[in-house]
Order: sequence, then structure tokens, then C-alpha cells
Amino acid sequence: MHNEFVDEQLNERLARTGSRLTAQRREVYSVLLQKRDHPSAEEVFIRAKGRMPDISMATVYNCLDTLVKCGLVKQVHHDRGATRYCSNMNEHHHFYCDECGGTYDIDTDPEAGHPAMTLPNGFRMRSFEIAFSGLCPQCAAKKRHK
Amino acid sequence: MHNEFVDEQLNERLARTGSRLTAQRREVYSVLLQKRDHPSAEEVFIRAKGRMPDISMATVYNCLDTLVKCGLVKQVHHDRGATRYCSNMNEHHHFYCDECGGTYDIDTDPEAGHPAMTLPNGFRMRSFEIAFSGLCPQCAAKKRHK
DNA sequence: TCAATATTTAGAACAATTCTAAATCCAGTC
DNA sequence: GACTGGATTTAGAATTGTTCTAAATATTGA
Ligand SMILES: [Mn+2]
Ligand SMILES: [Mn+2]
Ligand SMILES: [Zn+2]
Ligand SMILES: [Zn+2]
Repeated sequence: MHNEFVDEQLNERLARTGSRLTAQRREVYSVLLQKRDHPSAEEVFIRAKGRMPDISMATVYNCLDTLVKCGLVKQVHHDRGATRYCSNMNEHHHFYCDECGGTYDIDTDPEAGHPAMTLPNGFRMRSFEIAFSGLCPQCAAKKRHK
Repeated sequence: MHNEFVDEQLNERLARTGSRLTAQRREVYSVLLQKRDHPSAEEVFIRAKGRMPDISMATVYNCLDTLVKCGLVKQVHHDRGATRYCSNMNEHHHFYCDECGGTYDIDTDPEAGHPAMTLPNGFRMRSFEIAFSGLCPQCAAKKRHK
């Protein structure tokens, strides 16, 4: 993915919500594209600071917020932990590793649609999310060796 | 459900984790049994205070914690909101109403077991939770009338 | 009755996030 | 190129939900 192309995408999306493309927004977005491990705002801040030492925490929060509002990024919540950010905008669910705390994307099976779950009468579902827990491949492998 | 019966259950469970049955723990648990609307700690505090005016917030947190540890109560998390507490220990999922913020139990369909979702190779699932969002029956009805 | 232990309590501390208000930046106009 | 109004960034204060601390109180069982 070339920088110019990403910029163009970014600019277009931001423009739709009347926002400008700034160096900080570009940096924060590129952090999320670079390593798709669902970093927290704090983690994004640390990574962004590497290439942009003067960026502030407030700005990271502002940028993340803007990116969420213009539909380029999604928030991911798990238990009471810090909000994590995800730049994969395809429909997907998440797997949370009990051992290492990692968050992994789980693509929705194009075959089987909705969860085989009948809602009681009257409820109107808009969306659903599945949160899987257990061991990620690496942690499962380590456990097996012991 | 008679008080003595509930007390006996409570006492037995608490004893298992080496905890005592206290007036505060009984009160907090009874708040959760009385209205199963998934109250937050704050809300439990307010309700408990009605019948036990000297109970403290710290104690409510402590009691809830103890009840969770001895398996009588479950924590329920949604987005970044305050932790909510649920005394329904049957396997179930949750429906969150976008309109009124209510949290509703959704029983798992005894028919269809797991969600029809294949985890990538190597992942070892321990559990999964489905969070439904949309409109609860009351809010859906109100919307239809407009 | 007494000592050991568990529990409750008020308030301090904490982590994540949002708010505030001033400084800075930037796009479009002269 | 200088000017101006609105958008953006920034540091730090404020807020929220929760956990920690240490002292007071209650409970158990010898
Ligand atoms: Mn994701
Ligand atoms: Mn429930
Ligand atoms: Zn892991
Ligand atoms: Zn509702």
C-alpha cells in the first residue's frame, strides 16, 4: 500500500465528515494500519511518538475519535480494559487470549450467517458481536509443551 | 423463594470459598435477586441503602466481588460502561437496547450449540459470548407508533 | 471472655477518558 | 505574500468507575 494511495483514501473519508487531513491523523492511522494488533490509545500514542515526538495524548484520542467517526477505524471493547482500536473494517469478531491478552480478528464465516439464536418476541436486532476467549495459537502451543 | 432457603444457599456457597454470611452480603445478593435488570455497583448501592442505610460503596464492591468469586453472580460488560451484575447463572447471552440502555438476558438455544463459526487453526476456545444490540420490545413498540 | 481472623468502612489512589481554554495551523480571500 | 476565521492541537484539569489502604468493628471458636 503506497502512501499516496492511503492518503487519498484518508482524505476522501475525512472530507465526508468535514474534517481535514493533518499530519497527526495520518500518523495515527498509519500506526493502526501498520500493526493490526488492536492497540490501546496509550499504545498508539507510544508508537506514533516514535516518528512524531511532539504528538500529545489528547491528540491521539482526538484523532482516533475522528477516524472512528469517519468510518475508517472501529473501537473494540473487552471486559473493563482500555478501548482498543481496529483498522479492519470487514465484518469480523474477536478472539481474546486468556494467557497473553492478545486480541485477534476472527472473520465471519460467509457460509453460516447469524448465530443460531432465536431472540424472544419483540426484540429487534441491529447487530451482534461474538467475543471468543481461550488460548491463541502461540499460547496453546506453549501449554502443550509443558 | 423464601428467605431461609436463599440464606442456606448463600451460606453454603460462601463457605466453600471460606467466606462468612454477613448482613451486607445477604442484602447485596437479595438486591440482585429482586430485580434482575443488571444493575451497576452504583445502582446496587442505591437499592441496598434503602433497607440498610449505613452500607458503604466499598462494601457493595466487596460483596459483589465475593459473590462473583463464589459463583453466585456474574459480571456483565458492555462497551466502556460501568460493570453490571447478573444473578442468572444459567448459560445465556445479552441484548443491549440502543434506545433505553437496558440489558436483557437471552437464553442460549438448547438446539443449536456453538455459533456456526470456525476458528482459524490453532485457536483453543474456552468460551464465547454473544452481545446483541438493537431495540428491546418496549422501545421497538414506541418506535413503530411514530 | 478472649484472641485471631474476617469484614466493613471512609477516604485516598488510580487508570482511562473527556473536557477546557489557550496556542497553533491552515485554506481561502485580498 | 499577508490576513482572517474556523479547525486542530496541546497541556493540564476534571470526571468516572474502580481498587487500595489502614483503621474500626464484627464474628468465630477456644
Ligand atoms: Mn478487529
Ligand atoms: Mn444476564
Ligand atoms: Zn496468547
Ligand atoms: Zn429499550
